[in-house]
Amino acid sequence: MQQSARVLIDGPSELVFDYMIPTDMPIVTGCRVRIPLRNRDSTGTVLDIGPPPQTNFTLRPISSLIDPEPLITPTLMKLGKWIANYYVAPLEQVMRALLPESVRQDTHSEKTRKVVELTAMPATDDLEKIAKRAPKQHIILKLLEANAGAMPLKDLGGGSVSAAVKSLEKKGHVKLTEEAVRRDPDEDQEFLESKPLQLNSEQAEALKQILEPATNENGIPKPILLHGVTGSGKTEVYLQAVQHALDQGKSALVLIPEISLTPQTVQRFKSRFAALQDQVAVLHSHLSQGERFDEWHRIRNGQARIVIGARSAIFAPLTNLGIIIVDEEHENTYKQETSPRYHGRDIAVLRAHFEKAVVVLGSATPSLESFQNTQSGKYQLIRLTQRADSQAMPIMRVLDMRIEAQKQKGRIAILSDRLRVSMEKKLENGEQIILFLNRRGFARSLQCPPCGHVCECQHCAIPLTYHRTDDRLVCHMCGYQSLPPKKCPSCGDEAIRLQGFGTQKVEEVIQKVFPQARMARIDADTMRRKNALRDTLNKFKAHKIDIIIGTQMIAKGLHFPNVTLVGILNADLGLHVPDFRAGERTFQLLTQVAGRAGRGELEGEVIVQTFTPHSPSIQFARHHDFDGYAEQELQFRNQFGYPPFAHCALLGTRSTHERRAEFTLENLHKRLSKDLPPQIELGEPMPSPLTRAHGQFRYQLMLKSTSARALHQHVQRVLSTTPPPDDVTIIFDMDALGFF
DNA sequence: AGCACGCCGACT
DNA sequence: GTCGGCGTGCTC
Repeated sequence: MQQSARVLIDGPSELVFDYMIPTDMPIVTGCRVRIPLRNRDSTGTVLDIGPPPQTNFTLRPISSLIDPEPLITPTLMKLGKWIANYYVAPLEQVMRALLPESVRQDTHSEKTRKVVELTAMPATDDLEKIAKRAPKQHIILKLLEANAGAMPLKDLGGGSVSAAVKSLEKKGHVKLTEEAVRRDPDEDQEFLESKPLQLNSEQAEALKQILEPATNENGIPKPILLHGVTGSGKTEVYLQAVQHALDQGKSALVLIPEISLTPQTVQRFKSRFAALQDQVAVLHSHLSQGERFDEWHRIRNGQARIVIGARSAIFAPLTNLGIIIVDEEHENTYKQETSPRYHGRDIAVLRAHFEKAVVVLGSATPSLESFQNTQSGKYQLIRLTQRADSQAMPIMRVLDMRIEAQKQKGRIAILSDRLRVSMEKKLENGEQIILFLNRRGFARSLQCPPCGHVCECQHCAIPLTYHRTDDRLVCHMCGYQSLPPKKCPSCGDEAIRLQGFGTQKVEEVIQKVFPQARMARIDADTMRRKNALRDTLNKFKAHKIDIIIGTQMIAKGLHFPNVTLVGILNADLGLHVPDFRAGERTFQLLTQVAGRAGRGELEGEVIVQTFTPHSPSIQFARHHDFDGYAEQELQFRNQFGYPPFAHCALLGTRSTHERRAEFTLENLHKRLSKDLPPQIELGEPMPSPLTRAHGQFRYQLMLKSTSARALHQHVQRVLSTTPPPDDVTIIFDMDALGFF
């Protein structure tokens, strides 16, 4: 019986049709094909192959195969279907995420260059004749002779010598050929091979467990959570685990949160495997289309067996995968913010499962999702509790800014006396300082400076968000609304107000206090220029800068031995955002930022300024107590039914017409509440805290469910039967991490 | 009656 | 996405 193929047609409409497979066409799942569609030609991806379905019309045949090898491996196909289903995204969109655009449309091809090859050196007397009559040809022949008989045309002088080369070719002395050249994103850098470091006993034990992981009954390794304190040498463990996979003839995939912010990690990998340099491929958003094309094909054809990349590299077409590493697994950048809104870490775990590969999730501050999975026995927990250089953890001081606010009556307290004095001392010693500042969020909460009280929702235990347009406090989980209090409900003070200040303001103040200090600001505004971050960090490393003031960007894995003081100016800002993960983020941030202090010979000091010094996130971070933190936070999550004990999703609408965005969401809400599965808790529609971003009005509602399947199935059913009006877009964000 | 235009649904 | 069917409405 002849087989037929289910083909996903390219284009924005989600078209899936069956076609007959011509008998001599070697089609497998994941192939890209040309097919007839009505009276024209189109392209598509083969999703499935099987016996033709019963239809009352005859299937048309596939016209031709686009690529000889399927671009999408069977595992990736499986992964794609899972993603489309789970994240409620059109398969077509998922396929786009799976293949880089330059690979998908075969518009790009290998870059080639012309090479001149010496075929026959003229006899000595001929050569003399040439030297006299055609000196250019003579030079070319001599150059070729000196360079092993072959040189790129460009190195001989490019276009200006083409006439000379042509005439040499005619005479039969040389041959012109084309050679593929790799577009290497790191062409300008040289990597010196680094030798494996001696592991301490904890690291050695961790490596041993990664190499011999516990497996389930199907022989599938249990995912591993590697919890290692900042500076404990996780990267060295990764490097040796990857080496081991290579030794076994397998390939390795390393995900890192954001390449542009962590060039050091890429450098370490490239250096360690410098001897096999062509086997390391790098994938990230800063590659040109051509570079991405080359890296992708080097991976697909097996040349590159180690892939380092950001989130989307989880779809790298490696075969025979031995290990997947997700560095800084708690990072939010692993969540894709456009459809399909997948989580790179979760997909890594799934892909490892499909490929029977080991997956290592590493972090100094694991996400509670991953940690809970170790508690329930789904993951295996490995710990690194000591710094690799046996340095002590830095001392963390928590400063009560309520007292400071009273001292500086009326003015906004930015710099406490304690921090100022400490900064003076460090500057005198010629040591360096990092000042860390939480980005001022778009969602603003009310806090009382004298007592630190923050207005919260009783049902959800998250801060209420102030909406200026209608002067209301709104809960972004359940929709509860109230009027903003005139006086602090806790202490009765009238100074209760919106909190916050930005990096610019801080820079002004610090510059005034330390006019002689050299400082730089690192935030999204100042780092817009390409390489701006790298340049600033290099300057800091060379001690041409004394103080760096920055946002989250500087919390990442940077290593500066001369930094002895880290100041966290407003630890509260991140804490009082309307998000149940606010505490977790603050804990992570404090721990990560503190890890920047004292990584060299000098002892580090961390000063945390806060209006809520007793907040558990701050206290547990101060004592470097992840377990204590996780225990109390998990209890809170459990009590209010938040992840990891349930799945949270956001459903939103966007439109340039406010009424239509609102109406569409209300309509969806009505349809969702019908036949609502009992596991799902449906929130109320409300305006998004970013009410008008990009000229569009946004409305959203929250969904919670103890069953992921019930949630995505229910939403899928409602969305597929409720097409939105023309100028309204619907967004569904499964396992959402924040607002739209 | 003849034709231009635009909407809508089908496309395997 | 893109094509063609068909209804509407205007002109000859």
